[in-house]
Amino acid sequence: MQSRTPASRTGRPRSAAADTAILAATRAALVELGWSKLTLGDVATRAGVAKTTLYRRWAGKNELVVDAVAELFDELTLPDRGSLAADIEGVVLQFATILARPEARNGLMAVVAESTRDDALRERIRASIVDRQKRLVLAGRARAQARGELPPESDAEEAARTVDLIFDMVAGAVVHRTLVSAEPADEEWIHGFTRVLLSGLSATGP
Amino acid sequence: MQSRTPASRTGRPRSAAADTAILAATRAALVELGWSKLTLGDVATRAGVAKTTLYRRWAGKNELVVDAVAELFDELTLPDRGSLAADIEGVVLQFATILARPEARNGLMAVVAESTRDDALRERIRASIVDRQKRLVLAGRARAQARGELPPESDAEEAARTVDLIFDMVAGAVVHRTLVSAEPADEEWIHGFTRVLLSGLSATGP
DNA sequence: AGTATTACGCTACGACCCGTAGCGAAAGCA
DNA sequence: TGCTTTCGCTACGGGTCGTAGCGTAATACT
Repeated sequence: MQSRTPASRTGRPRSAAADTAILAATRAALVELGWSKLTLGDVATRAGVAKTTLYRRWAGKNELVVDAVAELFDELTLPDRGSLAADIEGVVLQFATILARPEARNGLMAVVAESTRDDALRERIRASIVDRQKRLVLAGRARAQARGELPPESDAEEAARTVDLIFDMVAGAVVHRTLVSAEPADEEWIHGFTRVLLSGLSATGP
Repeated sequence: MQSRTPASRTGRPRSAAADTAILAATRAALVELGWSKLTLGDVATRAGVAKTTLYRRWAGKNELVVDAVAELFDELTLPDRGSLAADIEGVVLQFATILARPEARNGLMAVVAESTRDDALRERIRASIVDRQKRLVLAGRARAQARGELPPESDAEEAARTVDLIFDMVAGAVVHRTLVSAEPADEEWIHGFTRVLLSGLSATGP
């Protein structure tokens, strides 16, 4: 989570309940107010803590919302539906379901926008949100190779590039569909998307 | 642009130079300060106009930045490179070049994030930014069908869905690569992306 | 028990930005 | 020359920020 003091052994410990209350209050405020009208004073009031307590744990609005949104992606898992296409559709559906929630929509793009001028914030997003998504791509690819649905990796570096490409295509398409086009990434859309993506991947030439 | 008074024939006309100065100052402020630290008072000072003049023309920060960023996408054109793959690569390269500019990165995602809670703003973005991009997809598809590189549209509604899917895939992937993964969408990446996309599209089954 | 150390709640504060009102001056039209 | 609209300027109340200071609460060490 936030920058802890790992070697603190004495003194009053930080309330773990306050953490969860603050993050939950942040998500609630995101739903009701959105990003721009969300104030840290309001979050503190909702959480039942003092504003100063909030500032002692998080550097600012950006970091707080990143942590609050990151918890939404904890539920992402890789289902075993038997085939690569079905696995992808399952993961994309989970991802789309999370993005359909207003606290995710309101918070995610805002912190990404802020991260364009804040390298530390981008690293925080990568570690707590993006990597958690990318891990599913890696796992799904490995399972598909074990099944023989995808050719095994010949070059390690080439494989890494492919994974990055797939990840940007999947996450980017779902995010763009949900937030820019503002239309639901429902099962029908996901099915069409998966078909195009898989056809393109299976035809991997030089 | 902003909401004009179309039937105003008498009185002192609005300075057109002020418009361009304000929008240019907005982009300059986006580069130097980013979205969150950009203030309308600062933009007015940079543009050499009074703050009240700015408020008379734009409702707020969101609308102003949308117009300022929209001008960046004016230069998007559909080059005729002879093949669908080359055309796509050309357009994607233009799009990536625009997104590489800091004023686009800093402003675009921020207003998209704000638009999740503001339908009027989303409509403004769609009309002045998104549609300008989508038009290229439509034109490119039509040209490819004329060349015989893509099957002609059988069902009109199905064709519209396909165009929307392609658009979300292209724009989403480039945006995600540029802003989330924070790595350049250079020619090598674009080439790999186009290959996957086109392979998936040419294999259009039921 | 007693002490040291850290976290907490609370209040107050200067600084900044917002968005608007009001005014006189300027720039075009009839 | 009038009429109309825009412009620049100043000023203002309202809100948020982020921090300082203080007394209190909770835990670890001796």
